[in-house]
Amino acid sequence: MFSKACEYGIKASTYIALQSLEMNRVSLKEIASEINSPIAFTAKILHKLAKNDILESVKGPYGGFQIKKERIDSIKLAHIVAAIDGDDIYNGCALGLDECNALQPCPLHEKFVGIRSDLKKMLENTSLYEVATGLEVGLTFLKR
Amino acid sequence: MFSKACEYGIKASTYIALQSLEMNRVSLKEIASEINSPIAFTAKILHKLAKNDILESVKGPYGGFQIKKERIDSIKLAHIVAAIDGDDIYNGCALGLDECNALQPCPLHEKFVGIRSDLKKMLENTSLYEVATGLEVGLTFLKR
DNA sequence: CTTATTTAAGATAATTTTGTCCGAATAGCA
DNA sequence: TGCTATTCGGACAAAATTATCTTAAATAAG
Ligand code: SF4
Ligand code: SF4
Repeated sequence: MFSKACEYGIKASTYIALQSLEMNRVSLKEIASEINSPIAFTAKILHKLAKNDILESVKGPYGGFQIKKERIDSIKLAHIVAAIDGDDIYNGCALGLDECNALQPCPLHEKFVGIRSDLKKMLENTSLYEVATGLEVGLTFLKR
Repeated sequence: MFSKACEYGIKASTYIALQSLEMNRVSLKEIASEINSPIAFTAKILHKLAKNDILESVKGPYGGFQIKKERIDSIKLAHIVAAIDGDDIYNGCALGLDECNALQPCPLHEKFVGIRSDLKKMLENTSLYEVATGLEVGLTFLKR
């Protein structure tokens, strides 16, 4: 459904949010180990998210990544996905056709558009806060 | 959403079905040109579909691909997708986690499972006949 | 100011997906 | 039989994605 990069992005953001709620800044190393992802690859993804104003990075000793507490609820999964995978999900059609004539859609159009818009809505309505706090019970799931 | 191979597979099957309804057997060349796909790559995909009993291939002069008229309605998109992409869509979770504890699902589980099962249902309920005949008006869409 | 620590950035490598090429096998036809 | 059109099947190549390595830049602390 999403690219590997995007999955890491979501998991990492979730972990950072969880720690930021307790005022902990976390290092790249810690994040990668916590979500079981390749360190350097994760670095690029976090960098991208930082450039997209989704999280903040701090260099130097005691540096790392964090998210402003008050923003955790306004950051939606859709923002993360868009920053990493772009808007491919929203645009292309299921069959990968280049463009589409809305006046004479193929027989699948209605159905696909419905499902895709459900997904979109879900991503837009689900905040990082929701995901992070929703799993405080079984935190280990981020490792899988 | 689907792999490129899968997209070609759906488009090709649709075209073959459309022609088979009129008792025309179509060649690889014709198919590839009709759906705008790389010839050799398309060959592999069609071959795979043939091995999965989704379509029939005939070698030699006047050979090509076809689908038994009476089967066109019982072949569902799900069959094609499964033959090419396997069952990845149905198994993995949105976050790409290896396994999942249904007893203590992450906060996204309900939502994702719902959307995914909608997609699954749609693929299982949509037959090649439906797709092929549904677009007889604007056939050129397969080129895009 | 120096050093240790940590992210930034770019080059490089491995893997997967997508795409190409070519000889072999098959079938129709003269 | 021999010729030709076509799929089959495997080896090969290119492109995209994922992952690693190396060096630079920033910054906190002594
Ligand atoms: S009309 Fe059909 S081909 Fe076009 S965007 Fe919709 S589903 Fe895709
Ligand atoms: S519980 Fe969460 S992590 Fe597990 S399969 Fe469901 S969505 Fe994925």
